[in-house]
Amino acid sequence: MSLQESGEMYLETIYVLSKESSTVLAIDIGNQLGYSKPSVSRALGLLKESGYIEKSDVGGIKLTKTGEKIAKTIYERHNVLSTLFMNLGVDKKTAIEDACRIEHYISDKTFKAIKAHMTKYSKQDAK
Amino acid sequence: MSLQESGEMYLETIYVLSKESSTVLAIDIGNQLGYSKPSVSRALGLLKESGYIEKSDVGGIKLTKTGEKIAKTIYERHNVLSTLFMNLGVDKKTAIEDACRIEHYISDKTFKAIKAHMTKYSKQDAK
DNA sequence: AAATCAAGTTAGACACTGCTAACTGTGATA
DNA sequence: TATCACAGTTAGCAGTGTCTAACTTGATTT
Repeated sequence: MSLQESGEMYLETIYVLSKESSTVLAIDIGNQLGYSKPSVSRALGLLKESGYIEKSDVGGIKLTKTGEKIAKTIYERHNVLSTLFMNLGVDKKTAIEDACRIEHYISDKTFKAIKAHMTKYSKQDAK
Repeated sequence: MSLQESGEMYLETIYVLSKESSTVLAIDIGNQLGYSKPSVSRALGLLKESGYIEKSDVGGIKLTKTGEKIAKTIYERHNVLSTLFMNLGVDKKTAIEDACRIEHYISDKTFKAIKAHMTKYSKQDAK
């Protein structure tokens, strides 16, 4: 089963929360994403079944290698895209909202092309 | 009810088919999108209920003002985004696939910013 | 120890959007 | 005229992903 937007958002959120705190709880994920506890519980169950996360005894949630790889990919896209949009003059809120959706739908090829262009563009700009 | 990706794709497809033929049939839409007849039938029923399309006696499907406005918006995004991606060096197939998804998730603000940048960029490029 | 609180799960519902199977209705054809 | 082909619909199913209500469980508090 390939991940959809929803699953990717969970992984990304776990990744971001992991950087802020050593223990990530389901409830924190729910608060972050604005989802109810049962929704999170179910989603995490599916992610665990599919091998993207692990639950430690204490309740803490960890990304597996596979899960972390995906999370990092999405997170990078998020950062690059939101930065790009802001560079183009889009307000921060909108830029982040757009990045948050598009990050799940852009292909690797296109993302790399955009990133390459950004680098070039920012160099021209900074010159 | 605000439209989702699916509904927008139907409207866009109807719009494109309308430009090629005076009468658009449900079956044509299904063939275009790769969906079964019942899927199309149901989707069109919902789009009609929501006032985005009308069905004439003969079976032809027409966009309403509202529907056409949305279809045109999505169609423009599709063209601009796929062109942009190809300009950045992405192969045509990938560019179109990406545009086809992203066109439903990008905000108007961000799209306008991208378009403005493209214009500027293509001028620099053409100099 | 009993009550309370917080985290998580289970059960059941609903919306969306696809599917197949089977039916209807209409127009062309043998 | 009888049959056939094809567009469209109805009925019912499946998967995803959300929700509320109610339960379990473990820790804290009184």
